[in-house]
Amino acid sequence: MVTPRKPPLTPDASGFNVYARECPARMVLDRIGDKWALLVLDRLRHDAARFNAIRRDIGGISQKVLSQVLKNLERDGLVLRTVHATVPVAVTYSLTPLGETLTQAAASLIHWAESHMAQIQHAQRLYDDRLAATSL
Amino acid sequence: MVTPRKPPLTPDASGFNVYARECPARMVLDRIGDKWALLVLDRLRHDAARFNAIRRDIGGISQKVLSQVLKNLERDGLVLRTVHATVPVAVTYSLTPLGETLTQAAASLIHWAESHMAQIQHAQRLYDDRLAATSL
DNA sequence: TCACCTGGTTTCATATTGAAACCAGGTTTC
DNA sequence: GAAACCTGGTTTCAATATGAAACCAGGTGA
Repeated sequence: MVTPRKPPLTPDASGFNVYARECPARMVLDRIGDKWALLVLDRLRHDAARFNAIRRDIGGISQKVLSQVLKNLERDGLVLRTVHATVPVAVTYSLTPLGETLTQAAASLIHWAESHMAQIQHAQRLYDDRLAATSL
Repeated sequence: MVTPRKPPLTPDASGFNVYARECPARMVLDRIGDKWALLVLDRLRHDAARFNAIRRDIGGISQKVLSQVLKNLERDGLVLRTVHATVPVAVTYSLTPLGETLTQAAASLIHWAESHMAQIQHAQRLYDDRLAATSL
């Protein structure tokens, strides 16, 4: 039986609860429940990449934010930062085994947006038209 | 065969690409790739709820942010706002069929944080210790 | 030498957030 | 019947986060 969770949610078996603001799990959610982090995780899903390659692939991400996101993901053990002892040095980022356990969910979320755009845009038009109508 | 996607990512079959900053799909990701939106979607997964009930269940969310998130989700067609013609009026929020297609992915992400906390905290300790060691 | 890569950090102006106050109703308590 | 407390929000304002750009040390190639 799949455990049904009805909020206010009971904690996880190990006692963690994202619904509680002070819970460590919530703090992790603060970092992974973020568009940039999700895009980075998805970008690393198939191959490791260098800092500037990631930056070029993810349109609109700034160096500062990418740097912060990568540091956070590294600290949480999701991403591995490797400095290659070449000349000149190259820095690559890759997923850890732990990070790989998250990418499926991350990719699903990202992918969902792309595959449901028709319905979303339809809803947006209805909403905007209805709003314009009521304000007249 | 699962289509492997190697970034810089080719657009979706319908032409949408979250990796492109100006793509409508990216703008949707801006809204759903957000911890508050994910928590709200998860909260509504099992039953509809009133504004203040959602607010109480999601620790730390402000009225302002909840109001904004719900408006965005409603405009994108994920959440339905219903004003019940009772006295006094009650306002409930529930998932639309479109919203239900997203909740599995949202729940997976949220749930992941809770169920992997031991490994995450272990990684954090390693990272922090290593950082403290190098700065000495 | 000049220009341009690498992987970042710093600066600063602007946009977002969060806490709190406020609001118009309605209800319950005493 | 008035004080206090629900409802579902909006407004205000200070603090925080973000983004664009400059800057940096080091290396490469022309």
